[in-house]
Amino acid sequence: MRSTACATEPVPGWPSTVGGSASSATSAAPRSPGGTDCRIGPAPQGLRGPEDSVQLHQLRYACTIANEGSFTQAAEKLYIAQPSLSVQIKKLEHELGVHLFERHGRRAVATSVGELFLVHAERILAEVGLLQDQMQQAREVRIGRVAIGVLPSVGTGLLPEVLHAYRQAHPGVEITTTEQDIDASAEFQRRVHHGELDLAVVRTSGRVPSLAANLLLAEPIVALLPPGHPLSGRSAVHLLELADDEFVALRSGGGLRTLMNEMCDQAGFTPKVSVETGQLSMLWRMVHAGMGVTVVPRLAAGDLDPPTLLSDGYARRELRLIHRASEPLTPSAQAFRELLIYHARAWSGTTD
Amino acid sequence: MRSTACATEPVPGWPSTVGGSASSATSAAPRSPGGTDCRIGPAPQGLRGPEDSVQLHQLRYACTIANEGSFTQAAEKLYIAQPSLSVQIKKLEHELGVHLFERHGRRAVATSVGELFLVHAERILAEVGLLQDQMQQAREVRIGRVAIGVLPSVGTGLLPEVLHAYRQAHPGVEITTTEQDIDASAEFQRRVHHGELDLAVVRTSGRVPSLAANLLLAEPIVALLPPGHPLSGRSAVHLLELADDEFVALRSGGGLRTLMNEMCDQAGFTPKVSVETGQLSMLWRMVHAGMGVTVVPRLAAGDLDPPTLLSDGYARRELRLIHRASEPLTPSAQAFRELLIYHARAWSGTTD
DNA sequence: TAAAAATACTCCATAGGTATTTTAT
DNA sequence: ATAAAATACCTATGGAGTATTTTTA
Repeated sequence: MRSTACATEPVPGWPSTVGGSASSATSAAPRSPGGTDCRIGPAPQGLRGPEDSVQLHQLRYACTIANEGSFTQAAEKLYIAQPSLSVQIKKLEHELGVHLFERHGRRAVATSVGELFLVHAERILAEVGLLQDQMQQAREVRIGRVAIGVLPSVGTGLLPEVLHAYRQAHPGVEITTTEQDIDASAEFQRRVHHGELDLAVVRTSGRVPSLAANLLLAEPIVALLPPGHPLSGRSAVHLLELADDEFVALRSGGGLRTLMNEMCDQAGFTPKVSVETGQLSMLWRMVHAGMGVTVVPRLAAGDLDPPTLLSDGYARRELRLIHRASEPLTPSAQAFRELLIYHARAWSGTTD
Repeated sequence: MRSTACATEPVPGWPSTVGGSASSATSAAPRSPGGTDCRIGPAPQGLRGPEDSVQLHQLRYACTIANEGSFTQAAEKLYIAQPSLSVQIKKLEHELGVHLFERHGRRAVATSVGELFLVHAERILAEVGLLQDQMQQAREVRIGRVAIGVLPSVGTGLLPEVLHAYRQAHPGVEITTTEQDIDASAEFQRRVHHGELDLAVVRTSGRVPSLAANLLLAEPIVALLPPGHPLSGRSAVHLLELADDEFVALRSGGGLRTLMNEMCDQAGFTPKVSVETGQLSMLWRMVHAGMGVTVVPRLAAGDLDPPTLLSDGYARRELRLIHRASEPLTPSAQAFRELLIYHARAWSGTTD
């Protein structure tokens, strides 16, 4: 078949500019029949634009006729009455302005134009099938995307096992994690609200009405003591007992440093911070090396054992899992949320 | 922002088996709900199968919303009311089982699933646009296919110029010509009737009710005489005057040989055929070489000039242009038919 | 003459409309 | 307070049905 080179290749790779200017086939040209904007007023109903002159069910009908070679048999296969089929095909032919089938009494065969039509129709139907398939896969969390934000302590203490389990369960889902430190909770609230994140684990303070915030876990604050420290071996201490110790601490600005400062404040002393670092693992190393003590939430304690609980009443941290309240989570986010809650609960059980 | 690698590429390339077994999306599986064939009886109307749960206009709506970023603006651009849009999208989401848009008060943005949806939706809409485009081109005879059958005499005497003119006018149309010799007219009638040919030029005898047969041209039979023949130069002769000549003739079985035999029969003599050939051009060469005389329709006389008409009353041939009567011609066939008739008329004018 | 498609009609499901309420900024 | 989306309800287009006629092999 030699067809003149036409524009508009079948599918030359689609620039998936979702929010962009792919409006050629999408948004119809405004074609104003009168001059200024018409088409308002008391319901000129049923005046569809020419853009959906062709309907998907008509494509299916035509393809089935072509495959069956007969209107009657096609109607059977389609579970519709034969006259309905005839009418629909006639309508389709009228709308397109071409005859698609030749009715040879016994056998219906496509015209040459009809054959061209069928090539396209089958491709379109296949695409629609693929679309439905993909949507089902999304529903079943076989494909998808989740964007989550967690505080650094959660990122090191809880997230790895959750991610591992999630990947096992839903290997087709793309996961994006953000571990913010500076001003994390407020920033996460903003980003969840704006839709940049599906879920976030935060130490929430201000209530945001549009966000749903559920308690994920409430954890104790523990003291990290170097080996051989006088208090080492105690299962719990009061924070004030560390008032004279040298402290190692995370750098200012992060949530954990703020937490530490707040607690010492409550305990009634100002910690002597001998050295600061930005990384939790560095903090652990420095404590282990005897450079000082520190206090962190249990989740941020790493594998330093045994953790010494702080017995002060205020020495707890509550983490909340937030998401947009107005909209349901995507299936993949929903699945992640459930898994995260499950693991948080399990973690609490093993440590409390 | 650290994102874990993901599986399941968005669209991993689709096998576009067109004419073959692409029926997965096309012909629905018979899914008999009860056991034997259900779905007949007093109209369980509105129970469409799940295969057109998604409608083209819904795809358009979704894409427009994505482009406009707002239901209200999209509704404006689509020339529909905003509530209608909301309802349709809600329906679509319900049918697919996934949420496509997040309504952020002022701005509607696609969810991650929605973005995947939109990629497919835009491709489908582009395909539909292409389909409509192709159908329009077919309507305008910019693309298409014609299959025509002509007798050999027409193939050499008339078809070339018609083909040339047609190609000029409709360069995108693929033309298939068949020049049958043996039993051509009957065979062409059969093939036109069966839809293998769109048009055929035949010397029709038996009327076939399902075929429309229009007189294309009525031409004289001419005698082809070698240079220096006693009758050469006469504008017309009686066939009987050639009774004693040696004849060159086309091979038996072809229509022109039959025609010659019939005419000589009518004239009351049996031609002395000294040599036979299968090709018209060979026949001309042999006549020119003085190997004998022959009689052929004017169309088959080639450039041998001047042709000597046979003045016998029966010495005419009528050619008819046939096509299926029950179905309209395709635009490309219709155009060919008109051009063929035009040229036949012109040819008759120049020679009569 | 039998089988397929077309025609004539009836019906109701649903897309689309208007009016209004709810929601988020 | 305002703008957008959702909800409620109504209308009527048109797809699908049944009954029947027309056509063709």
